Amino acid sequence: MTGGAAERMTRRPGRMRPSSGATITDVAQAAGVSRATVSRVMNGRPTVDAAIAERVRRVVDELGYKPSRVAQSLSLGRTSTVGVIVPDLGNPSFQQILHGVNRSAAAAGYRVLVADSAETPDDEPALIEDVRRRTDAVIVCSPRMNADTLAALLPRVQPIALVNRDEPVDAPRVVVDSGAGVAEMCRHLIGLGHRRIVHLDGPVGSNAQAARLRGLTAIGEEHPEVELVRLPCGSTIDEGHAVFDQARATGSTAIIGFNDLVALGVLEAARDRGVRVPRDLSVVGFDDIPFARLSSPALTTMSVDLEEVGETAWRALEARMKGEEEDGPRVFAPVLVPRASVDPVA
Amino acid sequence: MTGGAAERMTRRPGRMRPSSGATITDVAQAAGVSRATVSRVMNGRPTVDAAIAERVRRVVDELGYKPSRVAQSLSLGRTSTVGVIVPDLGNPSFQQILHGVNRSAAAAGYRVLVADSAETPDDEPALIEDVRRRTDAVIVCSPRMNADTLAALLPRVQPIALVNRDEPVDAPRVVVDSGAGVAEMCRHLIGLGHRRIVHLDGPVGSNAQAARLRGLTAIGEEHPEVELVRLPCGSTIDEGHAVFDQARATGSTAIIGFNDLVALGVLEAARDRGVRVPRDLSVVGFDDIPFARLSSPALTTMSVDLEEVGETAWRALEARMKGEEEDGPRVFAPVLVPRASVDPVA
DNA sequence: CTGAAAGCGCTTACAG
DNA sequence: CTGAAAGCGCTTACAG
Repeated sequence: MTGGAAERMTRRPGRMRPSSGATITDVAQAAGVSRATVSRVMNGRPTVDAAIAERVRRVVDELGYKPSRVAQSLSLGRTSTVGVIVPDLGNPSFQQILHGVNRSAAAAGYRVLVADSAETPDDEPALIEDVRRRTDAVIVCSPRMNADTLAALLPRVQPIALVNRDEPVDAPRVVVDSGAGVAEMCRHLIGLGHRRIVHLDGPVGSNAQAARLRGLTAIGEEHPEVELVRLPCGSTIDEGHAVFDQARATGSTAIIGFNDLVALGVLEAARDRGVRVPRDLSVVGFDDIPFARLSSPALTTMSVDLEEVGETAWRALEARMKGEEEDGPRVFAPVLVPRASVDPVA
Repeated sequence: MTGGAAERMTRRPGRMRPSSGATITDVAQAAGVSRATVSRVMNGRPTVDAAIAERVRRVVDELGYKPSRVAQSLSLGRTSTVGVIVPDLGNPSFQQILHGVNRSAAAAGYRVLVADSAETPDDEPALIEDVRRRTDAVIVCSPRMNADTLAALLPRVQPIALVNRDEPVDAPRVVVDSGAGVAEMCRHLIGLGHRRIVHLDGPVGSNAQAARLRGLTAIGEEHPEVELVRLPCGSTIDEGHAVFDQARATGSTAIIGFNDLVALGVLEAARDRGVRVPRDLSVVGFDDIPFARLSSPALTTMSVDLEEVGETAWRALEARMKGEEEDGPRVFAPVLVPRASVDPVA
């Protein structure tokens, strides 16, 4: 008991607590008990005398006392907060994953701290470390940094879970099998008679992009009669829009966007140019974001439930925090959703 | 200096720090200096002897020491974290606002903690208080709780900024002028000859919905010759889809969705029913989410830059934290974006 | 059932 | 320039 409220007030400037700002010491003094007892009452320990507990609760109400989570975190050694780091908060795919993580983390009593690396791989390690220092664990979505950097980072930020990064590292992973997905999409298009298909590549170094390459290579071997073209593009509507003329110039009858955003950009560009989809050109995406079914024409795409991916990432992380053993990456196989943006080739 | 690392390890179970887990005490011991000196070096205070500082830095690197943000927060009395509370993380409008807040908060050295009230007004106050206790301040988007509850909550969670809630309370506010927006949209439709228009209402109790009512009332007085119908709906694609038949049954020539999601749901339902938009029916939305321009037909809507709303909310909150005075709510006037989903009435 | 004390990992006025 | 000490606001083994 080293100082009353007034004395404390003047000690440090710039306190950022609510104006009520009562501390456990204030409550203890007002109720005439020790801080330990207040703590016990606040935490519902049954060993407190009923009358005393009641008195403490009354004082708590009067003073509007709320325990400081920061102090609790320091004392307990955990924050009940988890970090989610994504390359771009403006990307609906990451928004869905975030939503899924938040839902399940909240159900488990955790809050979510978000961070956005703005698609800057060099900033990722420092960002992840910073977020990790404020939280009990982190979920990192689609990190763009290279394998060595990631490997060096991991031990510094455990526990960590990885989404869409499937190198065999010491961390639980949930991955969308993009390679199998793009292969299935190709088979669908080939089955409809397409013989020249252009794939709009995603961000360089992204895990999904590497997986696509593997899928495309497999299809190339499976179907030597089919010409698979690749074009550098990206992951946004605008990038899809910008690459349209180039894609068109390949003479392909079908365009596979790296994701739905890219495909939607392509659709928009096609409309601008008077190219009729799917009559003149088939266009497909990847992810099945909520708007894929609303585009004109409705977009054929590979569907993966990204909210569930987020929930799964949380569960994997939670298991890790409890010290449970891994049993390999959790793989989501995308499923084909045929809609109206694809026509057979005569 | 009360214990070495080994001793500490056994004191409490369940530490959630990275395995490196060095503390300032470990560094101080290894470098043969006091913790104060380590702290000074870490914080770049220029008063430390160069040789000593260098020695400390070397030890820091060797041990992989990173200061605990939790301990810093407790000591400094601030977390450099701001909370953002939204009714639904799955709603693109809130995602955009979140994105804007995150961008500007990050630039100012703050991290963002998100929370989702799952459109449950009763849970909002407790949620906001909880988030506030982990952060230095909060931004609350479109709170659904009633005015009295909000008024009672505010003093407990200062500093707080409000988005889309324009009661004159003691908190900086940034609001979208939905009333003026819907009025402008109505005038646009009326100018094109529409005489019976149905408005699909948003969530009961939402600020935007109340503002819409005021706008619709004003239009009703301005244009007694026009029939304005209202239908309870909501704020999601599915709710827009579900209310379509009812809206159609009103015999209106134009439907105003509470937001773009609702309007997109309406568009989808129209397609399902074989109703041609805009030929048979005009449909408009509100917000101009990124997908509004990509729908079929492209959606006429009222545009508001929600990322900028988020950025503005952050700046308003930042000003408040610095103790600056308010000069009234910051109002965003939505602007009409005519696209392809509206036709004149013959 | 209750309290004094130590501890969580930092920061910073204060004294040298 | 540097360190001992006090403090941030909690929790909990320990002793009574």
